[in-house]
Formats: sequence, structure tokens, C-alpha cells
Amino acid sequence: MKISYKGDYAIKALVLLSTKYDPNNVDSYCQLSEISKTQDIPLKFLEQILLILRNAGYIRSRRGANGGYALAKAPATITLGEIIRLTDGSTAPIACVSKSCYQYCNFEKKCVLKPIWEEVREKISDVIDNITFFDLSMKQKVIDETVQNKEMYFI
Amino acid sequence: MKISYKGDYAIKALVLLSTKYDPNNVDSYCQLSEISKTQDIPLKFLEQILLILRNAGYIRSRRGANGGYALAKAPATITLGEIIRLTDGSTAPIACVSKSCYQYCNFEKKCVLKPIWEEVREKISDVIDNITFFDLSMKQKVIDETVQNKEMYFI
DNA sequence: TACTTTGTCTATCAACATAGTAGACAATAT
DNA sequence: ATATTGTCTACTATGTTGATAGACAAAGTA
Repeated sequence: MKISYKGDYAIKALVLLSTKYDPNNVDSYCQLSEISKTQDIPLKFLEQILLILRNAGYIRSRRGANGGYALAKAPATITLGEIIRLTDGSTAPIACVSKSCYQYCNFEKKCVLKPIWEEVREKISDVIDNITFFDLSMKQKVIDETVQNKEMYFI
Repeated sequence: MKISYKGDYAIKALVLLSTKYDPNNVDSYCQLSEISKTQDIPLKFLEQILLILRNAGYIRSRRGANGGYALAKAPATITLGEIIRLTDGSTAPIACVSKSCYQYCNFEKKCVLKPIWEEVREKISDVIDNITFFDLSMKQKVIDETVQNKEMYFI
């Protein structure tokens, strides 16, 4: 599994939206330009990525003044793994052991490698499918507070 | 970590050479054409891959009639991980957590993702760095015998 | 010696993926 | 009306992958 810039950017955008997630305030949107600036993501590239996330139902958007993007579902219901698969495709090391993009291979039944690739696939899934954007947003908030405190010492 | 055809072919060639490894018979070489046919690898592509393996010291070769390739070291001393890194580069999910191809990232010190990518990297290494071509060749021999026995039942 | 067999090395190439950029358009708020 | 903000499609530069081609070098054999 390699994380592309597209995937990395998608995750960072979702982490930001997760820290701002508030089901009681449905009219709060985070703008493209803000995400682009704070996460250091090329604006027009980010635009395309947010479109993918919106079309997949993870975020919703509003046009016009005071428009922007917001999470469409609770952060705890979105796993890191599903976002990676959405933006970067299969997380398996090779197509013959992929659940999402399986491709048949002639060697399959007498292959010494297949069980190994399956093990790698499972180990990766164990990590990324058990982390939600709620987990990430909580950790991000802690980091943000720590950085803010450190900066205050300099005043 | 994605295994490319190049990596897959390199591993399959080395598994074959490992099953034929015999330190007592230094004059036994396995020919390019045989590896190509039995492993279903395009001959000219395989040639380039074997060149990489030879230049890295994993195999040795002999030209001319009865020439070919043979392992240059004991299968037990070659891990799956080092061959993957040789042919496909870093096995880390992202450059900022790669040991072999590390690249600095501005976010590093306040990144919620880095520890996760490190965990993924470690889980992958746990698998591929603890498997040697001796292990693979032993399993391959068992498979070959089983397949042969099955075929004999049809006679 | 001449010839066949086998590996060596470098160049080239088509197809695809990645990481963007550009610009016309649509909706919303004031 | 107008400014603001997201939408959508097209395009492009660059690199990687998975090969293919062909001239060359060495080793064995008649």
C-alpha cells in the first residue's frame, strides 16, 4: 500500500472537517481556501478530491457566500481504510489477494507467495480499518492544543 | 506496498533458483529460458531482472553453452524484504516514514498520521523481513510434490 | 578455427498513473 | 446586480511500468 498525494490530501481534509464536526450546527461550513491553506494542498487539486469525497457521500457542500464543505456523517462512522480505498484503490500488495480489486492468477493454487501477500493484506487492514476519523480528530485536537501552548510560551 | 511485476518475477526466479540451490554442485546453472518458461515470465524482461539480482550479488551467471544462473548465497541468508526493496523500492506506505527512502515533511512533528504509517510500515516489515528464500523453497518443494502426486492419480 | 549457445548491455517504446492547472459555469447571500 | 463560493470537464507535464530489439561478448563443441 502506497499513499498517494491524493489520498494524503483527502485524509488531511477529512481530519480537519472532523475536528470541526458539530451535528448541532448544520450551517457551519469550512471553505475550500481554508482547507487548502491550513493543510498546504494545491487549491484546484483539493477541489477535485473534495468532489470525490462528496460524490461518495462523506461530505456535503454549499455554494455561494459563506458556503463550503462539512462532514456528511459522524467521524466515528468513517474509517481510514475506506477513504484510502476510495482515493487510492486496493490496499492489497498484489491483485490476486485483493478483496476490492481481485484479479485471478494462474499460479494461485500452487503459489507459495499468496499466503504471504494475504498476511500482509490482513496486517495492513488490521491497522487502517480500525481507525476512525473520530480517533484522528481527537488526536489532532490534542496536538493543536499542545502546539498552541508551546507558542504561548514565546510571548 | 505494492508488488510490481518486476518484483513478483524477481521473487519467483529466486524461489526457483533456491529450490535448485546446491553448494556441493557449483557447476549447475539454470537457464534463462527455463526460468522464463516455468515461471511464465517474458524472457527479455526476465533478463533485465536477473541482471539486477546479479549486480546486487544475489545470483551468479555463466555464459555460453550450458551457462545460466545460480544463487550466489545460501537461500536462508536472503529475505523476501530485501528483494522487494531492491526491485520495487521502499515498502513504507509514505516517504516520511521510510527507512530506505526517507523524505522530510513539514507536518512531521504535528502529524496525526505519521504514527499510523509507522505502524503499517512495521507490520509489513514484520512479515517480509522474517521470511527467507529457504522458507519459500521448502514450501515450494512441498507444493511441487503434492501437485506431482495429484497428477499421478490421473494416470 | 568456425560455429553454436548462452548471457550482457544499452536503447527504445507504448500505455498508464500521478499531480497538477485552466476555465467556463451554477448556485447562494447580500 | 454583484460578489462569493462550489461544480464540472478538459487538458497537460512528468514519471513509472512492463515490456521489446538488437548488437555484442564469452564459453563450449565439431
